[in-house]
Amino acid sequence: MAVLEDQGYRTTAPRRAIIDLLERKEEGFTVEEISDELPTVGRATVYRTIKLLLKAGVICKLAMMDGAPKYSLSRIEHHHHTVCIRCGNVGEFRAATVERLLRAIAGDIPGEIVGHRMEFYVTCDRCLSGVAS
Amino acid sequence: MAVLEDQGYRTTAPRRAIIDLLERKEEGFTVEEISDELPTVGRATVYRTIKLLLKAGVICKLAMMDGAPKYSLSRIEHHHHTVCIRCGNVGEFRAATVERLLRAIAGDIPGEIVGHRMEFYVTCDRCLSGVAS
DNA sequence: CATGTAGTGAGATGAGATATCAAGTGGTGC
DNA sequence: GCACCACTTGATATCTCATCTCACTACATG
Repeated sequence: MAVLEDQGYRTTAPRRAIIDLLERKEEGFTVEEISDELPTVGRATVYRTIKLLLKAGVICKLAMMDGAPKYSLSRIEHHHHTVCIRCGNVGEFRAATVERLLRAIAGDIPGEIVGHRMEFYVTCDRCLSGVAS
Repeated sequence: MAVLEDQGYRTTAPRRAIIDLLERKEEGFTVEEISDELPTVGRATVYRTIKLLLKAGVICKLAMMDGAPKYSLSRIEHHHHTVCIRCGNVGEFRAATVERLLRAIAGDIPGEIVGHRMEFYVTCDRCLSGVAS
């Protein structure tokens, strides 16, 4: 919330409601979910707020295996995601290996790297161990 | 083309046209481009054929930085992409480092990895060296 | 408390992709 | 060769997701 204030945005009821809700979401979320759970807030406002939070780095956007967009709170500074293709839960991880790799790859690639995207699709432990298919 | 036949799909004129066109594309393409360049082929058919080729592994889908989908021929078996955010050109690369990383990461991640997505956004050499902004 | 402005919600609109369905074809059996 | 039938196709309608529009609201400030 403070993040938005710091960037000169107002603290409004809809924004507070959205952020409160997001903070209670462990597992990543879609815009539709948020909009459904906050029927008093207009869809447009949800999209607008999500976009602000994205720009502020509070949340990050990722893609499901089929490309459908999903979001998750950024708890760790620079991280990547695992998405369970079964239950849809999103995990965050920060493998030192990844960072080393990124630096190594920078040399192999012609041009100047300005960003990257990296997601792992998994069947999570919970889904592996039993929960009925 | 043979790939489709092998999977029991018919060899039809529209499909041939699409595949011929794709083979001439160096730099990745969007569905819209293909559809525009083949006005005699229906949009739906383009989507259908693209989907078939995707399933057959002939082409692969990637996402621009903003999430817009783009496709490219798979020339190398297992590879990743670089996308120039300036001109949109798509490059393929196969860094051994990446494969080693993937194996290393498999251990760090809870659950079973079933797939991944990895794209690098760059400003390509051509764009860096001069072409007017 | 009055004012200017950022923010909001409802609905229209736009883009991208898919579904529908009658009409058209490829390729197999003959 | 030819006829047949399931697979394909194209035009169009439709769906979904996201953004735009615009009159209205409410925040923060003086």
